[in-house]
Amino acid sequence: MSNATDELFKNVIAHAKEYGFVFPSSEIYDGLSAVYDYGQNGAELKNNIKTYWWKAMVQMNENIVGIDAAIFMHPKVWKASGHVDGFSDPMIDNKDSKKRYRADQLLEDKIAAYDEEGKTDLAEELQIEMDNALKAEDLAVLKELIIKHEIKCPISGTANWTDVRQFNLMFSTQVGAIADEADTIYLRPETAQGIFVNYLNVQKSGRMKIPFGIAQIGKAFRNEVIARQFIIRMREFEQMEMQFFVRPGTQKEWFEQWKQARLKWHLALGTAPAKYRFHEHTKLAHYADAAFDIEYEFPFGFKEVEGIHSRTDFDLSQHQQYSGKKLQYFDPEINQNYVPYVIETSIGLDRMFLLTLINAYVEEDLSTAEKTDSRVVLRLHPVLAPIKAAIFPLTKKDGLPEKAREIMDKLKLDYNVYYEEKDAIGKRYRRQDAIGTPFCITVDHQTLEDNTVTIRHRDTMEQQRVNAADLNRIIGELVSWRNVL
RNA sequence: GCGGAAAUAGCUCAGUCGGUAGAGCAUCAGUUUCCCAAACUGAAGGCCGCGGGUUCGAAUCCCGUUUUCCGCUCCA
Repeated sequence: MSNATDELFKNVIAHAKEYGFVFPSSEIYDGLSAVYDYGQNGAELKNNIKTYWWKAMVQMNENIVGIDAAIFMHPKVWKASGHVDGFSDPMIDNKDSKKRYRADQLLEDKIAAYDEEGKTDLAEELQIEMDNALKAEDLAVLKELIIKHEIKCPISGTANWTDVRQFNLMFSTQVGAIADEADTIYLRPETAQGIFVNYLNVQKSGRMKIPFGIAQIGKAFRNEVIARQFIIRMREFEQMEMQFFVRPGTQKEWFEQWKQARLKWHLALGTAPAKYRFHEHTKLAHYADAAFDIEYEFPFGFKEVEGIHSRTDFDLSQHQQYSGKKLQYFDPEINQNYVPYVIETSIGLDRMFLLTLINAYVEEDLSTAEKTDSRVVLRLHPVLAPIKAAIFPLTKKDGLPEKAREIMDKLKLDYNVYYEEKDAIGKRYRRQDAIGTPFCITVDHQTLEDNTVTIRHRDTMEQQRVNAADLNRIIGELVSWRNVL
């Protein structure tokens, strides 16, 4: 990271806190690692991003419906999805090479080596000891075995190991008053499974015909070993995702279609196309047959914002197997029953929020020959701005405040608006620039005579005089979702 | 998790040799002005991240810890 971009990122974080967008969680108690709260302006911005996504995905597509599944799910869901096994491996680090290995993998390799050397009895003995230790989840014994059999790190060649630790990325808690192992449940590590387990409910009750999609916005939780870079990776985060169910064999074309549709959604907000790129996964997850990320160029490099994955029939097949319920679709067009294939689009809401903030943040030099001047302005798209318009009386006397409030009362039914009479008008404009308010409406002495006001535009700083009676319509057009959908 | 750096007012930061905690901006109240950071007067705001130690005395030195940032690592 260069100094300039480093500086920019720091400034954006400071700005986010100073102007009520993002606060560290429980800050008066020193904060909680990798957990953040959204402030008064952040909550508005985040809600607007959600609305934009929901409108674009659910309302604009008659074959996509939205649900809201619970965070708690039956423990077997995570068995079926592969999260229980895939997320809880015994890991060990070599202190010299700083490489991390699965402890059971190291032992398996050693057993294979013994077999090759013809030491079959040693191999057999180790296999039994390892199996017992894994079954008993005795991590100390696993380490003893690694030491006893002089297993060395293939990179550093040393046996300087840390203790064996269990890494489980899922948070667990208990259901019911009495803590019993059988009652252990997990906080969902992804929202997707809430859609898959409801596939049949939605398909039947909504009389959905393939191809169709189910969308959802919700929180997910991962106990990340390390979580950093502000809100890029949090332990509690929010996803907006849509699972699109298609006929097997058609997944490639739908995958391509959703890739383009999702990029279009991002670009409609006015972000420079050069800031975005696709990144293809070369190493695919166990469930996928194609995977692309949409990446945005953050100050610290290109980072994944959204994933578009072709998940095959993996999830529904797994749930079919574990639940014993048929999760199939009868396709009258080809007169066949099948488990649908799935294209997933999954966007990290918090990352989208940060992207939006960083992309909008501009430090402008307004210096003239006479004086140096500058401002910080959030060039948010008007549809996303936390506050759509601010209303200012030019002075706080001569009946201007009363007139301004009267105008504001007519606008606040439809838009989030803000009133302020303190400080000079220029200062009030700058304050709104800092939180991205696209329009400032100023009531002056002329307003009292002919009912006209000025609208000052955030980006150009230019003003236009309009009739106050037209404000609702004018603001409405400027902040309409039609401008992006 | 390993290594490095940092933590002082809402924000950005200063704080000398260890000797009673400071600035700019922001905030609040008032006066005045009125279309792009005006001025003036006043006020509020601090467990110097937290805990321990050394010392007559610690923001300052030492140890631990928490949080954040950077690099590595991890991210089905």
